[in-house]
Order: sequence, then C-alpha cells, then structure tokens
Amino acid sequence: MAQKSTPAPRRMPRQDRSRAMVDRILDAGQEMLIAHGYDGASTNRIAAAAGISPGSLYQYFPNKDAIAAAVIDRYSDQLSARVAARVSERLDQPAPHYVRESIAALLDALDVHPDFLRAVMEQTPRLGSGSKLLAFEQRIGELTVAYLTINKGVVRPDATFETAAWMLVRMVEHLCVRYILDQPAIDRDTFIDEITVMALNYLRPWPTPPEDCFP
Amino acid sequence: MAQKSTPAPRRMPRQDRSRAMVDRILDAGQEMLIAHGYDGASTNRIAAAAGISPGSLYQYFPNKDAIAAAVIDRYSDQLSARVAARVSERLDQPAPHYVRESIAALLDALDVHPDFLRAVMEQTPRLGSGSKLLAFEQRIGELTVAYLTINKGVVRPDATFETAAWMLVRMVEHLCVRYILDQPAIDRDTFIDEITVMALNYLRPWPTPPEDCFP
Amino acid sequence: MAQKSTPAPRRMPRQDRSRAMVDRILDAGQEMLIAHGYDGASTNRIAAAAGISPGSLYQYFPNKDAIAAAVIDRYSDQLSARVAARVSERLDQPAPHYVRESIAALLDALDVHPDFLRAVMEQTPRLGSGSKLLAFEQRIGELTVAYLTINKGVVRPDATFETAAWMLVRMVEHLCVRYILDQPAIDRDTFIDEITVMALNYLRPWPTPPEDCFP
Amino acid sequence: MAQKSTPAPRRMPRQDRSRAMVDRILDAGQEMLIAHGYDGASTNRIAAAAGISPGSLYQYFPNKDAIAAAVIDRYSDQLSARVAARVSERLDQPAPHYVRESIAALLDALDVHPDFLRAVMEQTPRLGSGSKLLAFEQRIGELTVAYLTINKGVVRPDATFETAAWMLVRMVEHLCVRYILDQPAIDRDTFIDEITVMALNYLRPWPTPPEDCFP
DNA sequence: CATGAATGAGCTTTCATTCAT
DNA sequence: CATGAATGAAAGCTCATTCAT
Repeated sequence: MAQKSTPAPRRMPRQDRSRAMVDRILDAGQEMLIAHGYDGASTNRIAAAAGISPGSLYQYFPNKDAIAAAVIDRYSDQLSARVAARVSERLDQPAPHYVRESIAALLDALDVHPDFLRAVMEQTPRLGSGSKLLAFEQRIGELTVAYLTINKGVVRPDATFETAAWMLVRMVEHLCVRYILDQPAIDRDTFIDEITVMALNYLRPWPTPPEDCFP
Repeated sequence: MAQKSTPAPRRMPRQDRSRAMVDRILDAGQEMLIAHGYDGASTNRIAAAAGISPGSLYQYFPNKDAIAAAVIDRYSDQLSARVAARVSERLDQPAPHYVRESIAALLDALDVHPDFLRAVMEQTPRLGSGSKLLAFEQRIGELTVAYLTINKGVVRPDATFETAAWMLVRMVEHLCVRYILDQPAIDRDTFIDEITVMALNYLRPWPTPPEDCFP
Repeated sequence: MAQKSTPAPRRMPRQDRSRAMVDRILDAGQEMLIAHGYDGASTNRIAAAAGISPGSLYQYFPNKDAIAAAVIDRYSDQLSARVAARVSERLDQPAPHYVRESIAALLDALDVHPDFLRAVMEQTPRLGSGSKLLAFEQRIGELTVAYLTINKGVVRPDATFETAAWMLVRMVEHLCVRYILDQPAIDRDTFIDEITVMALNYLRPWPTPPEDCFP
Repeated sequence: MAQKSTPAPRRMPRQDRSRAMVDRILDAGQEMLIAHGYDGASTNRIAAAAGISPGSLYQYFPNKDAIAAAVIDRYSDQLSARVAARVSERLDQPAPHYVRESIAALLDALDVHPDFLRAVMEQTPRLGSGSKLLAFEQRIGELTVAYLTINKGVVRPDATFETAAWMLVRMVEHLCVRYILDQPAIDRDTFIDEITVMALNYLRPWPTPPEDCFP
C-alpha cells in the first residue's frame, strides 16, 4: 500500500561494496607481499595494484600493518576452511586413516599458495600477536586434545594430552610448511606417511619392553 | 730489536684489527636487531652502537643485509659450537641418552639468547639463502644419518635414512625454538623427555608381531 | 488552511534550518579549534562533531578557512554584544567610572571562553582581513573618538582624537587579552585599576604650571 | 717543538661549516615563512630554498617546528641586539629622552623586516613556549623594573614596579607591532611621541587634585 | 682507511575537496 | 540537499648509501 520505505535494493549495497573493496585491497596486498616482501609492499604499491588511490586504503585499514595482518588472517581462514572441509568428510574413518588424511589435507591446503606461504613465513615480521594463525594452531590443538581424549585407549598412559597436542600440532605444521618451502627430495606420499608415523608412534603404547621377550 | 722507523710493534696486525672491527659491528648489529627488530636496526644505529662512522660499515660489509646475515651466521656458529661441545662429550653414552642429551644441548644453546632468537625468527626476513643456519641443519642432518646408519639395528627397516634425518632435524629444531619463544606450560624436563620420545619412537621398529613372542 | 500536499507545516522553514545548521557547524568548528588548534581542526573532524557528512560542510561554506573565519566572526559578535550590553547600562556614570567599567566589561567578556581566545590568538592564522574582529576594534575606536569629543575638556589639548583612540583601543584590548592568556601575578581589580589609569592618564592635561596656583 | 697536535686549520672547520649551514637553513626558513606562511613553509620547500636536500635539514634540526622556532629565535636575538645597541648609547640621557629613544629603537628594529614580523605574528602558531621572544619580553621587563627603581622619585608612590613593568612592556611592544603591521594614518614621530606620553604619564605622580587649586 | 655530511628516492599517512548516488 | 567514498597531491620524515676530505 504505502510506498516501500526502503529504496530499491541496489546491485551493490554499501556493505557489499565495502566488502568487495576490502577484498580488492587484500588481493593487492597479497600480491605485493609475494612479489616484493613485506618491506617492499609499500602502501602506494598496494593501492596501485588495487586500482585505487593511496588515500582510499585508509578508509578500510588504519595502517599498513593492519593490511598485512588482514591478508594473513584471510589466508588463515582459507587454510582453516580448506582443512576443515576435508577433515569433516572423514570423521567416520578409522583413526590412522583420519590422521593421515588430516595431514594430507593440511599439506594440500598449504600448497595452494606456496609463494604466499613463503612470503609470510620468510619475509613478514610477526605483527600483532593476535593473528588468526595462532588461533588456527590453538583450534587444531584443541581438536587434537579432543581426539586424544576419545582415543585414550591407544595412547600411552603417561602422556599429558595438552603437552602432546602442543607438540604434535607444531611438529605437523612446521614439517608440512618446510616440506613445501624447501622441497626436499622426498616423495609426497612418503612424506605424508612419515609424518603420520611420527605422530602416531609418538603416543603409541609400546608393548612391554622387548627384553622381556627375549630373556 | 725493534725496528726504529715503526715506533712500536702493533699489537694488532691488519687482519686482526679488521677481524676485531667486524666483531664490534656484529655485536652492535645483534644488539640493534634485538632492541629494534630488522627494520629498526638502521645502519646508522649499528654504526653508532659500534662506535664507528656510518661510512666505515661499508668497509667491512657491502650493505645492510650482509651485516644481518653475518650476525645470524655468527650466531649459527655459536649454536653449532655449543651443541657440538656438549654432544661430543657423550659420544660413548647409550643411544637414547645420547639423543636426549643432544636435544637438551640444543635447547640450552637456543636459550642463551632467547631475545635474539626471537628477533631472528620473528623480525628478520630470510636473507641470502646461503645462511649458515641451513648449513647447521645440513650438518646435523648428516650426523643423524650417520647415527642412524650405525644404529640401524633398532630402526624400523622401511625407513630411508635421509628422509628420516630431514624430518627429525626439523622437528627437533622447530619444537625447541617454539618452546623457548612461546614458553608453553610444559616443564622443561618433561619437554625434553617428550621430544626425545617423539624422535626415538618415530623410527622404532614395531616389535615382531606379538604372536612371535608367545608362540 | 494548511495545504494538503505538505503533510504538516515544518517548524523550521528553509532559511531557519540553514541558519541552525550553520550554527551547529560553527559550534563544532569552535570546539575543534579549541581542542586541536587550527591545523588539527580538520574538516572531517568538524563535520563529525557537527553530526553531518564532510560533503555537507561545503553546502554552507566554500572551504575550511571560511569556517574558521565565521567562527571567529561569531565570537567577535558575541564579544561585541557582551561589552555593549554592559557599557550601555552605565552611560550616565561619570567618565572615569565609565572607562573603568568598559575595561572590566571587556575583560569579563574575553574571559568567557579563555581557551577559545587562546586558540584564536595563538593557533589560528589571520585569515581574510575582513574579519569582524577588526570591525570590533574599528567600532570601539569610533566610540572612543566620540567619548573624547564629548569630554574634550579634560583631554590635553594637543591630542588628535583619532590617533589617541587608535592607541587606546589597541592598548586596552591587547593588555586584557594578555592578562587572560598569560595570567600574570596581578590581582584582577588591580589590573583593571592600572589599565584604567594608563588610559586616563594618557590624555590627562598636565595641570597649568604650579606657579599659577601659588602666585 | 712537537708537531701541532691539531691539524692545520681548514678554511671552514667543522663547526663553522655547520654554523653556515644552519644559517642557510634559517634564511630559507625565514623566506618561506614570509612567502607561504607557516603551513605553506614545507620542509621540502625550505630545503630547496636552502639549496640542500630534504634529508639534510634533519641533520641540523629534529623537525619542522624546530626550524621555525630557531628562525624566530634568531629574529628575537637580532631584535634584542638592535635595540640594545641603540639604547646603550644613550644611557646618560635624561629619563624622558631615554624612554623615547628606547621606543624609537624598538620601532625601528621591528621595521627592519616588516614582512617577517607579519608572518610571525599572523601566520605562525605559538610553538614551544620557551621561545626567545618571551625571554626578550622578560628581559625588557626586568630592565624596566630596574629603571623604575632607580627613578622611583618621579613615579607615583602607589605603583607596584612589577605590575607596572608588565603593563608597560606589553603595551609598548604591541603598539609598535601593530603600528608597523597596520600602518595607521599616524605620523611616525607623532606615534613615538604618543606612546612615550602613554608610558610616562602612566606612572607620573600627578599633583594634588586640581580642585584644591581652584576652590 | 676513517669520517660523517650529504644525498634523494621513497616511505606512511593526512586531508581539503569533489561528485555519483 | 545530504551523503560519504574516493581522490591525489603533498606533507613530514627516514635511511641505505656515497664520496670529498
């Protein structure tokens, strides 16, 4: 009856436009980080790569570091999502397969943008400690604790779950990262096998000492 | 005896003077890296901290990156030496003790300058890839291969030594670094125990099937 | 009576709305000038403080300087009004009392917004020379000329009224401003007494030589 | 006997070179302040006007404000010196002549760079309060107190010297400044006469009220 | 060899102003 | 009229590097 009080919906309402702009900036930031490293990724270059003026950057981010942090945060979210997507599909698989799959998922996720991974790991100073990368580690750690708690039957009884999770998460993460960045002469499947073994054996309850066996 | 034209024999011949100068610069560089991070460690600051003029830096190093690289190289050498010193004392110990000791040695060595470790790991871009840190990893890797070869009896037969060494070295190194930088709520001895377990179990041969034991 | 198409008579016709808007902007401008000085009083800040968009400022003022000028003009008008109000009440008082009161009125008027007075005097460049502050001086000057003309009997005969007025006005104004801004260790009443003396004595005729008195 | 330990004096030893450079910068800063006002006197412009690179400015001054402050300080010193030079020549003159001469000296000193005086007074925000301009006022104030103390015989007995000096100094200074900046239609000599009268009459001990004379 | 003043490109960031919506 | 995103020139300042002394 009365006219619509809200104007006709535009193709791009404010919030979407803003989100698109932020994304363009983050894309540009990521590009520049890859191409020039953190120091070389000047705000002017980022603005140019995003096709906007230098001043416009500052309508979306308070300073350069915030851009870099947001780029890394977005990357963390992508990592997180990619890993979660694949892992959640195999929740029903037996434990060792599940572990192997998780590691494979992480490795593949990291391998989507190896050049950016390198830029982040080797060129970018650790900015505000509240990055989502740490949250990612944290979250994986908690999942690991949960996993260990559920499977406590196959874990050696003297292990502290928190400690074990802390070690496992960082071990797996770092080896996967280094595998991609350093490209050692190790076959991909072999590598995944080995890292799976390292993870599983770490907490494996070993049978009573062999010397009992051969007295 | 002393020649007449030269007033007195210099305590420091050219090469030694030069070496001493380089060391002062490296000390200054290390200080500035710790105090201000890579970006904040300007050549002017380094020169001032070394008590020389900015121009003189370039008599000893071609550019800023070379200074940082040299600082890190020297640190790698110190690490290397500290670890080697302690490890070589226990060459005769039984394998598990030896491994544990090596890990403890590394952890202690990294803990000598935790602030510099943080500066290098979190603030300093990876410079020329020829750093001695990689050489350190390389060397430890070779030692590990040797160790595995010697102890091949207690290693699961399907393992490739090179692969295993690559994984072990990076795992141990990274976990030790993160332990120092992140200070997780894990007791130091416990941590060393756990990392030792992870290393040893990784290659531990799954005992011949239990049914062999109880025929 | 009321037309049908317009839902209800607006309380505020166009011109009044506009005037109200201008006042809000001037309030905001004054605030920002006080809080941040001229350079720190950015148009964005003023717009925000006025609760409008940056673009809307330019509906009412052609540029930033015009805002500052208008703020100062309004202040001049307020000063003017405050002084005039008090002075006009005492037009019947004897001359010295009248002068004293005028000075006191000015001092009080300046002391209503000492922080803004400081911002204007110490932080704000002199903008377009047509400011009302000069008009204020001009007007007071004319009043002074009139006053002198009326009281020419007690003024030394060699004085040019225009010159005397020019000097008196600037002297009184500046000393009052400095008194407020610098807060010297002078009692307020004493200060007013002194400035009154300075003004009155300036034009006081040197009495006919004493020897005329005692013949 | 022994060789001179200090090397042969160069045409321009370090300190002199430095002083010359500082002077060039101050000249350039003064020019730019005059030509473009404080806001328009950018560091780049100053550097260009001084014929040096922008970076070189910062070897002599920590920031833009320091340059402006130094320019004003130097000007204050020049003012101070010019006034002092002329005043000290007439120390033996009778009081009223001495006062008149001092005022004339100040007026002439201010009139040497009227454009810069305008730039300072109308365009430049008050920077660090410790400027030499205030010291100049302070110093003149103290001299005035001394003068009044010496001549206390011809000063009305109820005057506080500190208060009187505060008022006199600011009155004289401001009127002279305004005279130069506003160029009122007042003859220079007349102006000096008037200001002298204002100063002298302010403290003049007036004879017993005239009404005693004509009962 | 040592010096340190000088360089100058380039950095991050601001802000008065405009204009499509 | 109001909006506020976008602009882009320009600001203040830094710093790795050079070179005349």
